[in-house]
Amino acid sequence: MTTRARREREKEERRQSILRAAREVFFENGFHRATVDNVAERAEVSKGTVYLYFESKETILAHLLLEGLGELLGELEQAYAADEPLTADERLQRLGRAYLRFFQREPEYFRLLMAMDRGRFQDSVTPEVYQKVLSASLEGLGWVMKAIQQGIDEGVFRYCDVRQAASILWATLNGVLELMEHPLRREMVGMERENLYQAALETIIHGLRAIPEQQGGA
Amino acid sequence: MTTRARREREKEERRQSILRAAREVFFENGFHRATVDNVAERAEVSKGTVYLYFESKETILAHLLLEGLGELLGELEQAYAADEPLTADERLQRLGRAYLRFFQREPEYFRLLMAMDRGRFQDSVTPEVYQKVLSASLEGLGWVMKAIQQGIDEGVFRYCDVRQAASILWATLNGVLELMEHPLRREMVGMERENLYQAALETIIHGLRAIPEQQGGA
Amino acid sequence: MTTRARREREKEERRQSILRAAREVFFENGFHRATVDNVAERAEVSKGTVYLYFESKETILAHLLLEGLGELLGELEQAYAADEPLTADERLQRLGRAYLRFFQREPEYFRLLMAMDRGRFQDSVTPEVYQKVLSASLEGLGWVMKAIQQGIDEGVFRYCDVRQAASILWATLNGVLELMEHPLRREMVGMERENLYQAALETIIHGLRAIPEQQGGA
Amino acid sequence: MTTRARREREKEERRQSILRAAREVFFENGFHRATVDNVAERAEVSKGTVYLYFESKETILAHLLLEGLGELLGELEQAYAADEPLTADERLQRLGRAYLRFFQREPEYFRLLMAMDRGRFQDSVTPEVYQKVLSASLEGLGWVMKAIQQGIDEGVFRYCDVRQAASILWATLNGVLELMEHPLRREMVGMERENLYQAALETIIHGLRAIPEQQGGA
DNA sequence: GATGAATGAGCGTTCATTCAT
DNA sequence: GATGAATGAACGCTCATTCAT
Repeated sequence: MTTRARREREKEERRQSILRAAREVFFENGFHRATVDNVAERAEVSKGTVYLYFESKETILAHLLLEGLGELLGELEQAYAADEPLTADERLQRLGRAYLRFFQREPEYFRLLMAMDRGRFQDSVTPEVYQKVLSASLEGLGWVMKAIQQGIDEGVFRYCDVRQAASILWATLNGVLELMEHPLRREMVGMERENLYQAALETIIHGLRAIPEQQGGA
Repeated sequence: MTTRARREREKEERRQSILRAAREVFFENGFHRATVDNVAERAEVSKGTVYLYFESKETILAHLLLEGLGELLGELEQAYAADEPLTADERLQRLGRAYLRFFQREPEYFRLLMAMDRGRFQDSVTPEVYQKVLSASLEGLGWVMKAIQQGIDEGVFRYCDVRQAASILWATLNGVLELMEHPLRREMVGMERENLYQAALETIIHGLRAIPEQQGGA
Repeated sequence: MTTRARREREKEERRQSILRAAREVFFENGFHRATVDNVAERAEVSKGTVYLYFESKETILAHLLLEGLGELLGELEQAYAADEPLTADERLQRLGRAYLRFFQREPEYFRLLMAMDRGRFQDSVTPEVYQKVLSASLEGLGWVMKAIQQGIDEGVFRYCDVRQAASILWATLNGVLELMEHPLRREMVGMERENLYQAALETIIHGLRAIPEQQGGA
Repeated sequence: MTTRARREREKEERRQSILRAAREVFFENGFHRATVDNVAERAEVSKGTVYLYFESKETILAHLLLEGLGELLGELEQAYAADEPLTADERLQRLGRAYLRFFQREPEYFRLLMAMDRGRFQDSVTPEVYQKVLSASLEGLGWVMKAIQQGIDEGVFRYCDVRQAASILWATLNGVLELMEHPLRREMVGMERENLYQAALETIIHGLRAIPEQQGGA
């Protein structure tokens, strides 16, 4: 029956429209300042309808995050793989740049990811949804780990705990992005976000490198 | 006039007592959950009095942060200086460990520092106070820059933009601390905060090193 | 037409199934906490359908009550009648015990009956339905009246207004049941509900007795 | 200082005015239908002010109840004691009539007392307040117990568990009052509340009487 | 200077009921 | 007849801030 199909489609559209509205108001005011009323108003539905599609404010955030992470994941995957073969170094560079590009395009996702508060969020979201958010993050980390492993295998990176190294890279890039969020901190650092980001990426990669003189001997 | 002096002193004491109370309640319950009532009660003054000394809840936080940063700065200074002469590497290690120790001792400062960035903190605080917070950060950054400069001068670190390098180190350590705040992200990373922190610190320092064979080179 | 008959039957079945579902959810969660959604879900129909068969949540309750009263009435009738002839005293004892047994078996009916009196129940139900609930009560009262009348006729009860006496008995038993609903009032009274109930029943019956020496007169 | 005293007085007045407003709206709409907004509006204060004086809606109810019970208790005490010596029978009559008079004057207290829901209320009120409500009830029961004990001591009432007997009387009178709340049930019973009440009281007292012929022997 | 009573907008969430399909 | 998506008013409670005294 066409009716059923159309219904389904309309429902999905409505859901998307609520999500779109939520993205707008969460991005404009920050998650904490935004109210469910704002979201409903923006989506041009009643507040009750919002709760028909999402069980809580936090759940909306989670789905927004999930959506964003899905996108990011796709881009990381593309960055990792390439038509021609790539060195580990190149792969990390590409992954790092993809990460940066994503946050340049959707700078608010980062804030939202951070707003994903310690206690509160976890408690107010289905464990399943929470798990999804985390496993998406984990998948992202996975690409970085693969690239680092490749570097170790090829002898260009020194032997190390791969997960640890990937976590450090991740933490570093996050740290830079967050640091450079504040205009005044940016001023303090005295350079463009992109430049610091690139330099940080290179510093980490450099830090992962095998120490050449050991190869070249005394 | 002695009266005036005593007045001044009493005023300052009152102010400190409010600040002390605020630290306690903000640390115990987190900034968002704590109320101005809690602070007033703990300080044994009326709520109105709190507003006599601080223009808003956020301002109290800002002064707390300022105070905390002052402490941190002192510890960084001590870490930098030492009785015996230190290598650049050692200095960075000491600075990094001091930073970690500070947040281990006062883990809430970190959270508060982060809370500052969320909820429109900037808008609710005088530019002057905000400036102070930032210049304190800048001073902290200064110690790291000095150590890196020393390393470059002594030839153990490769030549680079010192401010940039210090910023990267700072961003990295922050990134690690924040990453490891989430219990489940911690689980994802699969190791202790302290270990990742130390590893990150070493990776950065390693990344700053001059490439040895160039010295041994032709 | 057979079709019409089947239609009728199906309609009645659906109605019953909604009523059955409502009993379950009202009993499980209490009337106030239960939602029409719960009822619909349990009955495996849509919420709209529930409103097709009953005009409001209160109406459902009214019909449930009616049903329950019907059951109770049957049990009172059985208690009244017996294979062997019974004294008035025995009949009242049996009626009283049947009443208790009913509420022990379906303690929620009592609560629901009481809930009926609170929240403006009267306003949200057709006078007709309300009338039915009341006339069922009246019928129950009838059995008690018959037993008391028998007692008077047989000279064991003193002459009195039969309806009045029955109402008193009814009020007393309700009063005990309601009193003993509150755990802490129960504690205050310091005995089991069943014991107080039985004692109240006996006190009333005792109170109805003819004063023997007047018959034996000096 | 007069200021302090006036402040205290004004505070108490405000508290009373909120209580008065609450009584009105709780009585008009029933506790469940009444909202804290209604109370605030009626008292001509802001909602926040209501919460300044009472910690929850239930607490307001509790204080209303306490107030009412206090009044009732005073009247029961007066009813019990009298200038001339009284028989046990007279005392019970007087207590019963005082109870009735109270609810005739403040018929809504009864509804409120009943609204004091099973679970909810207990959970949302300080144990201390709850205890007070209960101990007030207990005190009321005490007067009835004393009168019954007197009757037993004087040989006019048969020997029985005094607390039990008092509870039965209490339950009965409550049962009558509640029964006669509904106009239609009243119609069903076919007499005035006062008459049924009086008859019930006498029936219970009669039921407590010692059986005379046992005294008069065979 | 200090008090603390008063404010009132704001919040996330619920649910009986309606009505277009 | 049946559906179920949509509604929107309602609710108890909080708390940063103000201001008369």
